[in-house]
Amino acid sequence: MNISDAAQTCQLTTKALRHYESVGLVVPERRPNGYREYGAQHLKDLSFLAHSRAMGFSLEECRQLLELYRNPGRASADVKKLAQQKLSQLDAQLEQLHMLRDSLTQWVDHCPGDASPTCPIIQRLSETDAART
Amino acid sequence: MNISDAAQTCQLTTKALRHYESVGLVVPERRPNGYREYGAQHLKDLSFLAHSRAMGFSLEECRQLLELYRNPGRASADVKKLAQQKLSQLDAQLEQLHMLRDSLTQWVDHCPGDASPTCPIIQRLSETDAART
DNA sequence: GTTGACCTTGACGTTAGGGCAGGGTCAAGC
DNA sequence: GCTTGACCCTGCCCTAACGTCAAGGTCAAC
Repeated sequence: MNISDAAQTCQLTTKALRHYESVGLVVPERRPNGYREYGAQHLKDLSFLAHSRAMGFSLEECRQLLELYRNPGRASADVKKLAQQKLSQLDAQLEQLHMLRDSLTQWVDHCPGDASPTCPIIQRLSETDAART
Repeated sequence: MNISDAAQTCQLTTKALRHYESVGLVVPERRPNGYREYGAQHLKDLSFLAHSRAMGFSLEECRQLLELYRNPGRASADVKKLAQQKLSQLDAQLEQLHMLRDSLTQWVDHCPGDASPTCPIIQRLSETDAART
């Protein structure tokens, strides 16, 4: 299967597929004319990759997941560990973003939003690091 | 004030300050020897920038905020608009991350985490796009 | 044989700087 | 006057995960 068909099948772009090959994640065969040839297993791997990416895993994390996926002798504990790591990252990121959102929401609520230049948002941003909400 | 002192004062790095100059955000004077000279206004601008960055605004967004900050004739409505845009982005991002976290949490909860290769996480990731939780 | 769709590689752009190399400047101590 | 160490300068390559051209080769159809 050619690259563009493979890409379409797996909901990815040709550029992504070439990128995955360049970093050694999914390396297709080559036909005599130099064209990439994606087989059934490549398509499965690529779908797995696409799903993993969609779940927020980085390519390096995907590499580890893919290894486990390919290895029938894997231990589910290893998979779980990776997923829990990702979960911790997500939680940390969520906490950070929640704080930002809460602050920003307050600031927006207190901003008149009219033609006057007085604005608590600008004031907060320009305050020298004292107690800032 | 020299670049490293300015950086320390504003909780930034010298590299960041040079970067901000290169993109025209905060451009210091130069002394005869070529050294950058940061004055009081530059320090205020840089602090404002640091705070804005910490609130999640991109450099381009910071550029707009900085313009408003510098302009005494600004309308608070303009500031509010930028903040609300950021808020929308944050909310969208939070929603996305929440969904990821919820799915991942479920998957992790159902993974035995032992030595067996059977793992719902791997299964979900390898499923062909049918109903996936 | 020509056209148009597809394929190839390669280089550059994105964000917001980090890190390093090579070299100039300055103030202090000898 | 000279050296030393801390500071400064510019410029280049690096990050993640591709997107976007650009120049050129391949293929199937007409």
